[in-house]
Amino acid sequence: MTERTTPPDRLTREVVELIGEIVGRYHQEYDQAAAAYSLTGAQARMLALLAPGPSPMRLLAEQLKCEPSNVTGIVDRLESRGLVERRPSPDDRRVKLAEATDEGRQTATRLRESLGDFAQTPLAGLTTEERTALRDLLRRMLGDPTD
Amino acid sequence: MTERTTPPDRLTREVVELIGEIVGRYHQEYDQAAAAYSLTGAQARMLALLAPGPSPMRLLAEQLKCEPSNVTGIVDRLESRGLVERRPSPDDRRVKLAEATDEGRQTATRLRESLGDFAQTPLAGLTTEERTALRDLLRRMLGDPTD
DNA sequence: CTCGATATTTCATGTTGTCAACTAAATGGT
DNA sequence: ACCATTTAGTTGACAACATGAAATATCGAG
Repeated sequence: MTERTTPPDRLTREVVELIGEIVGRYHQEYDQAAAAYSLTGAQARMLALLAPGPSPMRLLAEQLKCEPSNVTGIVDRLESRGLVERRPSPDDRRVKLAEATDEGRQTATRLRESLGDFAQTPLAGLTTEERTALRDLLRRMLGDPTD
Repeated sequence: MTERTTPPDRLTREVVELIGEIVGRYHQEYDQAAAAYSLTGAQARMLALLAPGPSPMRLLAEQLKCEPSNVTGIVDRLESRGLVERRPSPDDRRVKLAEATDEGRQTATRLRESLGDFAQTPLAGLTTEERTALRDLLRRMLGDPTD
């Protein structure tokens, strides 16, 4: 079964296809969970980034892999709903820190729990051992040093 | 990070988090590959759907999980570039079939190969056995009856 | 102090997405 | 055959997202 000269790609291609399917379902669930709080996917992602603590706009752009000018708009919308606030950085007067309000943090927490529900549907069929195996494989795939 | 009796399922949560990371990278690679052909992610996805053969608009909307009116716009843009054409269905005069042109199919093929490159970066660290294990786990997770 | 780099915003523009309203065509019951 | 109901696709209005260029303010090095 370990033939090295098997078609170079068939297996890999199938894994990629399956991952594509996972990506689709993940989005579906994520956007749906966000919509339950009248948030878009991007807003929910932003709120999740801000849950641990304040962060400069520039860093948020890097984490979301988008242009800083885009972050401005997303934070604007969250701010106008009272979920996020801006405040200047004490260290550098150029940077502004975005910070989740209490309500924003609560929303982020509930969102995270909703996403936990997501996990149960697709992961329901897996035993604990299988989940462990899956976790280890995903870790290795991502180059996680948690080995 | 505390050693407390973590609520229900610490393992599941970690798997979800890892999947989130995979989703992020998948998008990054996909959009980048699409951009190499001056396509957006949605346009590339549409082209991939049309590569096997023509399809009615309605079906495309279902596969992309979006409103039919959205499909109209995406196909419009692809059509204006000569990558896709519309043609009436012989069976039902209400339906229009979207079909990739020769150039569209070529682009789709090249895009697929680019995505194969994606596979190699994250999957490079996995042996054939591990990939097989991963494939089986993902299949089961998705409820695939391919057992 | 001046010069170049950095952080953020604003503006213009294009794509994606939803929803409601519309046309055209199929379908089903009487 | 007739009419009501569905169904497929488009259109128009509108919001969110995304990029790029230009503007402003600040930092940091020389």
